[in-house]
Amino acid sequence: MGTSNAESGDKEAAGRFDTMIMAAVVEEKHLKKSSGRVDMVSRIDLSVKLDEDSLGEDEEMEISEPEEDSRTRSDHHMTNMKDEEVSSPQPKLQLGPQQYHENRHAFKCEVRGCVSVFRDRTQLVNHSLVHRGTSGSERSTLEDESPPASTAGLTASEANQLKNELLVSRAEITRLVAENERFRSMLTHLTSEYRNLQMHMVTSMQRHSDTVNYPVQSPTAQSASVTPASYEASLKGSSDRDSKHHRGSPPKSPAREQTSKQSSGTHLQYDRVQKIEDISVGTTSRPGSGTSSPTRSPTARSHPTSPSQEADHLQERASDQSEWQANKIQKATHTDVHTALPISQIEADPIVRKARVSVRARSDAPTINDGCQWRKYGQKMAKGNPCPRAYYRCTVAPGCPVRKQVQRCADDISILVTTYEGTHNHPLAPAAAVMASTTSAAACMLLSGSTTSDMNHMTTAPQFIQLAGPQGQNTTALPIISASAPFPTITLDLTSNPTTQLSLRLNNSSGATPSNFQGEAIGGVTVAQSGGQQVMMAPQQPVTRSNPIFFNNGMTYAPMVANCAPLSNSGSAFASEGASSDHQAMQYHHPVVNSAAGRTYGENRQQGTHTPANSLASNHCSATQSLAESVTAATAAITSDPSFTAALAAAITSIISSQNCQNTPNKLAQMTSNQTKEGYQQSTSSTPSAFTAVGASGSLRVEGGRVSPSRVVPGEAALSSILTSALMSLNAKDQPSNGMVQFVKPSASHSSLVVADTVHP
DNA sequence: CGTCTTTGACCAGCGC
DNA sequence: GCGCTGGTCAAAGACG
Repeated sequence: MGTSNAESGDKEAAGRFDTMIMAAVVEEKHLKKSSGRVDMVSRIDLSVKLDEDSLGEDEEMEISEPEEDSRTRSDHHMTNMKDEEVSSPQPKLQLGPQQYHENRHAFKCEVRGCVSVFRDRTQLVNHSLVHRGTSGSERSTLEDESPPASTAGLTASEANQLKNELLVSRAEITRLVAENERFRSMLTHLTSEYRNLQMHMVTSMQRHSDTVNYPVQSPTAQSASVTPASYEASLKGSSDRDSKHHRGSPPKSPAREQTSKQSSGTHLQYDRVQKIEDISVGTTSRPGSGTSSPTRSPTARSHPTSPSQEADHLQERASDQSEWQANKIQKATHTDVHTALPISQIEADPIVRKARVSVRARSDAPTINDGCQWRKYGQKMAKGNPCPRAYYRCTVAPGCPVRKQVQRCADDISILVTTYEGTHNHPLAPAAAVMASTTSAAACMLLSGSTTSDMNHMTTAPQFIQLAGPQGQNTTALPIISASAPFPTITLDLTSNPTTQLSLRLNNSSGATPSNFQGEAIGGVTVAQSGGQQVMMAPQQPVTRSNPIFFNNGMTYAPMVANCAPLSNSGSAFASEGASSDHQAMQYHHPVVNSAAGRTYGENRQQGTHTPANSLASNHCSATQSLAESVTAATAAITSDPSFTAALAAAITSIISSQNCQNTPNKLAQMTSNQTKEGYQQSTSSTPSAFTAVGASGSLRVEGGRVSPSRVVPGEAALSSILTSALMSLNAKDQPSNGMVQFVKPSASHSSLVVADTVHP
């Protein structure tokens, strides 16, 4: 109604508002179209002296009145400056605020001595004329105190208007601030919930992928890794994925483009994986990095159209940073898109993919034999090391994301540092599975933080000081976790002096042929003291070709079981192997990394040759003791020796106590279970039981090649994996193990199991 | 001739 | 923005 007038009044009065004296003019404009309420006097001018600072709340409220009142008043405000300037010389009644009180439908004159109340504006106007004519002094007094609005260049109505607007603005600002605060808290809440949800989802995906797709699994299990729903979902818009993927990719050279086209078919699965991830995770590209996230197109993020969408949008933006990190990991995971990547755990498990396990081992060979088939795809001179770093890719299955880097130690070139990254997406031979499970366990320990916590203990543990061994200057018995590395890396040093380690060795050597090994083997485990530590070893068991990978710091490792000459189809879960007692030192300092794995995997490209030693060793693969007895003896040894038991319990307890990651254990437990199930399901001849280690808060039971945590906790699961790995090395049916199994370093101060290759005297 | 290794180039991330 | 570095690619060469 009076909006335009008010606006024009604002403009004109803008420069005059600095005065503390405000004039309020109540005007009764003669409205031509009005009902003719004001006929005789077209306007009532009320000069008001208002000290802004002293303006009471009541007055403010009174000014910014209820609607009806405002409307009534707005009738007075109908006049603007122009109107006033051109106003007729009609007399004005200027009253102070106290002189004129408008109470809804009543107007009360508050001029001193006057208590008239009017219900009609006309009456009021008439009355004002009376005052104007009779109380000039009053007015003059008022005007002295309050200069006429005209003199200030600001009409009272304008001032009042401005005042109202100011107050309204203040109220609005206050409201907006409160609203902003509310939105902020809402955003925080949503962000928090989003993160929780994201973590939950990642965890779920990990569980799912681990359940269906752990490395050691049957093709059936692998195919089962793609649920119908996910597969169907992935099928939808897979073409979109393709286009998006390539659209977002950085420009490629023609040759690379051709390569991409050629491999586009094989990209399908990979793209499906990406699609699933995008659907479930809702990943977004990193702000400002157009090419860093090839999977996101600029149009991928739609503008929110509803409040809920907007909220989602906000939270999406809020979590961009974290998502970008995830994208980075995903990108690393998907870097190799030249071959199809079956939907696997790797795709959905960026954390595990991200973690790296570095193994230090002494070797003269270019690489250690870990049972896998590798193809070298690059070599670089790394900073700070004169020895080049070689990059290998697992070629057991096309699209396997596992990489490894091999580089010799700058300080001691006899030490080979192999860094594994990723998890195989294909079934693995026992030999490779052992390494895979071990690295996975190490990664788990790394990610769970148990190793980190353990390190504190380990660093003060005398045993570990000893473990540093003669090569201690170059090695450490501790898992080295690199915090500065872009990827969390755990380094497992296998170069320590074996004589300081306690090894539990479950050997299955016998003179029996493989075919009859199963039933005739006799087990034997002795417990000896070595350097103040207990060494459990199987007597009279020559170490054949042990190319053990020693995880002195918490990871147990059974070496390349595939290296042993394959036994016949004995069905035995436990391969036997002779042992050469003289090889001990050599085993440690010169682990035979080249193995006969090629026998099993004839197509292995990057695998060592079957050395004469290995051949000789394979000839010694004879079982002399049953696993059952070995296990029994081991159990007896564990339980009979209080200190050992205590140490083992302490170690397990320490592991179990490290429950930093609640989900990883399930994963490991599952993977352990899967490993055992899939990889060794034929090992039905396993002895009934092995040993049970009871910790303070949980127990692990190793039975017949299966480690089944009674209660899944992170450390326990890791331990489970470790023990399973060890058993696997025994159980390798057609790739007899060297019989090296356990390596439990008794240490009450840390949680690590120490893998050691026991030297037979 | 096929497979694998070598090696220079390329790319992306990161720090300054 | 630039340079460094790590990681990867792919052509070319080596090898069996």
